[in-house]
Amino acid sequence: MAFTIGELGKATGTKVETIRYYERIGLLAKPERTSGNYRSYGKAELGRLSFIRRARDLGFPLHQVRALLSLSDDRTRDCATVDALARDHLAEVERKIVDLTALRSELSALLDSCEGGTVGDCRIIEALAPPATSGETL
Amino acid sequence: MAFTIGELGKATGTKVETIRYYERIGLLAKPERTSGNYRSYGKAELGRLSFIRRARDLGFPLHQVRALLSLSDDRTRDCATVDALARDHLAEVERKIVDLTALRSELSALLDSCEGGTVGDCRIIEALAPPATSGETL
DNA sequence: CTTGACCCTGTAGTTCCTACAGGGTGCATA
DNA sequence: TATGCACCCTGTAGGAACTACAGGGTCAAG
Repeated sequence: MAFTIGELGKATGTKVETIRYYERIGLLAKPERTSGNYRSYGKAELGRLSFIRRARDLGFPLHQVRALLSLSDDRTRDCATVDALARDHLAEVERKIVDLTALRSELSALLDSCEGGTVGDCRIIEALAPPATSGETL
Repeated sequence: MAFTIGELGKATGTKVETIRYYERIGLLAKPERTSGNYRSYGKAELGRLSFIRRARDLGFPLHQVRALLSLSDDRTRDCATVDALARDHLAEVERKIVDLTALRSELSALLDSCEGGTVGDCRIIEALAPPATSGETL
């Protein structure tokens, strides 16, 4: 029910130093301490750190992670504020899903051609290719 | 048909300094120069830089971006090498799609509850919550 | 009671940009 | 022709987000 920093790190795939860093910058609250001055964490911190790490893995910078966390931290916000914040992030999430889906297609196609024994043309760059500035004929 | 570094930056949403940085670390080849010593780029560089930026936005570190680019750069690789590399990245891409989809659901739910006029409980942390270590009962 | 795995605080290094400083290019326009 | 102004050049230094020690304390096992 209570973990050490090392256990929390293992459970979330985070280096111990990184957890202390997040505490230092205020992304994680200062945890309880044991009699021997060891940090002691519960399941709430496990969830929060897990969220942070996965959001980071998805390319969100820490200031955006902080904003996302504030959606659940700050129960005093009014609807309009929450709405605007969530809407922006939703748009970004959807954009990323589109890009990842294109990348997945291209990696799949590459694997399929490999299965046939030949390397085949790699169009992986085209998968995430030029910005969708409508109307260009490059 | 040929762009300056500033145009390339605008087209890909990249700062000029970042493009020069990518050149310095060998992620982009040294481009042609004009008579006035300006860098001159073509559409190949536009595609490549676009790919790099979007892969970065999706959370891939530069060494992985380099590996992905090598799939299309290195025409001498054998199938087994390409296969292993592509397979690893495909797994990671799929994992990210799962996470982003969960995050999208949670943000949508939050927006829906807002639309109803109430802030509603935010389960955004749960969306990307603890690692899927099967069998835990926290 | 000591040994090894873990924890503590600090600080310095790495990655990936980002922002000047100090100077040159190139095109419009007065 | 000159004189802006926006853009380019090569540095180098700063910032964000970690990551890796150094030097020392804690604790369960043997």
